[in-house]
Amino acid sequence: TYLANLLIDMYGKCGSLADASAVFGGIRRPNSFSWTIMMAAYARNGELSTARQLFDAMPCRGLVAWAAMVAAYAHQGLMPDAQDMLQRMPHWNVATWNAMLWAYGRAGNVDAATGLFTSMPEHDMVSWLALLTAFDRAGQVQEARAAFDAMPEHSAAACTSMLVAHARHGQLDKAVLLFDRMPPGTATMASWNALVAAFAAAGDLRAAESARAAMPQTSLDAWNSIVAAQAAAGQLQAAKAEFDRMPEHDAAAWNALLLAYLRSGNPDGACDLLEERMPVGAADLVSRNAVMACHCRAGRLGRARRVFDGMSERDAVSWNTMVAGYARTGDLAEAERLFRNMPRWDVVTCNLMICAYADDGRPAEAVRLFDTMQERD
RNA sequence: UCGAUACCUUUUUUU
Repeated sequence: TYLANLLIDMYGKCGSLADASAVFGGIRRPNSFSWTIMMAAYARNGELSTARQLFDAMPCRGLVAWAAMVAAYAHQGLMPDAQDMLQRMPHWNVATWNAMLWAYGRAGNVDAATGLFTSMPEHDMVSWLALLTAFDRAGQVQEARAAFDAMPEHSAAACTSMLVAHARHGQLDKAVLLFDRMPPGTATMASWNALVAAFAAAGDLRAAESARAAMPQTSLDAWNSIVAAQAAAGQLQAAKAEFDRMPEHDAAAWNALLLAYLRSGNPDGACDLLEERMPVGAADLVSRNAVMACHCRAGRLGRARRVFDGMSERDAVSWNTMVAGYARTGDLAEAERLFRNMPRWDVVTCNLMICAYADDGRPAEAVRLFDTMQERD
């Protein structure tokens, strides 16, 4: 059972739900770990209702199982459901509070986050980090820094997050200082990656490169951030050269290169890369979505649609991109058709359809959709 | 040291 549990966990974390549940089903006597791991696997992969069914079917539910279910709802932003589970839990612990804290922070609800933080009976390093992140997400760097300074101790994760926050707000000096002040040997790969990305995003490629070279191990992530920074600056040749120096290329690397073509005004190069030169399996959802968006912006709806139709899986961005493409070219009929056939609508979907109706001179439809949206909240 | 909450790289879609 021990080994089977490890296996379920592994499959769950890499998205192979079918394999995970096959292993789970093959266990003679699943223990409480097995149940919770399987449940978390469904939750992680967005199958919330299946997770809930499993939760309800569990022979006995420990604190971790309850906390995991709360976290699952909170992670999806389903705060009412999360609250409801909270009420029904026999006990609470820090992890439960932390899950709620992160959800508030992610939603940009600083007030709820700070309120919860102050009313929590105890805090651990994750709680502090969640608070810092909540401020950062809301664009409040100073408050984030105040939270950082108030922490009882500075974990590597906290330093990394604070570093990123400074860098995002153009405070490269503060970011670098933070890294330099970290006790020797405590910087994780994440910290190093963040440092390299900070230099690269600020345009200091020389510093980025030397930081990357100084890393204890080679990091594709750090390398990707350098390529991406050049791509974002529209430097196609430099990005390509950097890309070619890399020992290996993961999906993020290919996407960074794609971005270089797109940002340097070379959509055809991007398409060619995606459709002809990228190795099979290298392209992921982000790659296809990016190229689709590019076709749409250039008014080539047919080509965009071909990419869309050829996708084995589509996410909200894929659908939204396609709908937006039709709406922009004035083909509202097709946009509407897709809109109705979408598996799920999010805020972006509603916004773009409202705008589309408004632009098309159908304010009544726009208002109706807006009202529907309000009700669903 | 079998399970829940956290940090880094690629972010593409609406305003």
